[in-house]
Amino acid sequence: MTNSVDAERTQTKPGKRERLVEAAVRVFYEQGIEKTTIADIARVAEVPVGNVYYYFKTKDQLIEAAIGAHARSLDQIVAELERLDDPRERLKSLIQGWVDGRELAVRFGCPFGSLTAELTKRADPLDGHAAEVMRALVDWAERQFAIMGRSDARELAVALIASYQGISLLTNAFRDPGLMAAEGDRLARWIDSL
Amino acid sequence: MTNSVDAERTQTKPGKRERLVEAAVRVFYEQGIEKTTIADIARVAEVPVGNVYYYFKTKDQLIEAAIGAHARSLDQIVAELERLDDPRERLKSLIQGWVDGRELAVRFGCPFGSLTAELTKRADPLDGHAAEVMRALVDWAERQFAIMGRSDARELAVALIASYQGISLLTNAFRDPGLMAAEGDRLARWIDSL
DNA sequence: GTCTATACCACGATAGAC
DNA sequence: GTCTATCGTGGTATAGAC
Repeated sequence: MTNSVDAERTQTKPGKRERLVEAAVRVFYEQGIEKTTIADIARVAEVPVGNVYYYFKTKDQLIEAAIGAHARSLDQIVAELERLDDPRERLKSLIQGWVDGRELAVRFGCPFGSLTAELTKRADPLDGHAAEVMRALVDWAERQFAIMGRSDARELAVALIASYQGISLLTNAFRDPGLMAAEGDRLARWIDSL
Repeated sequence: MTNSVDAERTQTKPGKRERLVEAAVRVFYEQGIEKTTIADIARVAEVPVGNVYYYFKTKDQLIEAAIGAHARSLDQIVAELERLDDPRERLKSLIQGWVDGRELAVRFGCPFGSLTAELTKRADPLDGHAAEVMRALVDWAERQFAIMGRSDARELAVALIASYQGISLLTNAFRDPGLMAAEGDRLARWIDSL
């Protein structure tokens, strides 16, 4: 239940907070933020409802934690891509990852895009945090295009990420994974042509 | 209050139902579906809350009416574009319309895309109705590319609409109308190059 | 730290006077 | 056809026993 380190520090049971964040990420993605209740998240995390408030005082704090999890997730993906030498291969590998996840996109769209879209319709300043994560992705893509010697790297990076966000929405709306696959091929050919 | 025709037919005050639909479209767009209450719509439409239920028995019916309004709106846009002779000019005129509306995109994204995205996260079959409207737009774009002699017309149409949906999301997330303007220019050059 | 019970409020929807 | 008052439900968040 408690590992040796945590037991000595009189901390909470390890994993509980993490389970809540994981559950929040998943349920926000599948149901949307507004439709999910604290009880939904607690159930998926297998934590009693009332206990959630020990870890997160408000629903907004759970949203913020979910954004943080997406940021770490993106860091991991980028670190993996950086192991490739050629910027073209990096970008095409990123695209391949999108295509590989197309069945999820069919059901719920882009995990991070749908979250960002929902957050911009809120009053709280949480949408700014989501935008930062999105910006990190665009910045990374821009760097790859710059290495390729493109002076219009920023514009190309924005266009690439926009294409992914848009095709995620259409794939989701039309429930057709083939759209994502075809657009992935098209974008890969485009990268090679630059 | 009642015009001569309606008075004789013992109908409801003219415009009241229309005002409710208009208000629904606007408030759903600005706040998102889940966050808007019947009271919100009633207030904007300047109709007493309880009276809403005379026109629409459920919130879902208001959503359906809003989708219908978007469909009619799209029909109007397309009819306007059809007055141009060249398919390239039609597509570029469509794009110009998107760029002209960039300040709204900064605040709330694409009026119809954000609605569609939200509806796919619902249980009801309402998302299918939204998808039909989106499909009508893709179909129209496909026809233009086909007239241009492209055998890959469908793929190009999907890519075009996806780019718009995606750049709307980024324009909204980053609060930067310049993104939409730059992407509009890029897409116009792309159309000319085909 | 954990969990139950519950306060409190906002929303969708309805009843029924006018 | 219009409008007020209200019911029932379900949500966030808290109090306080363990």
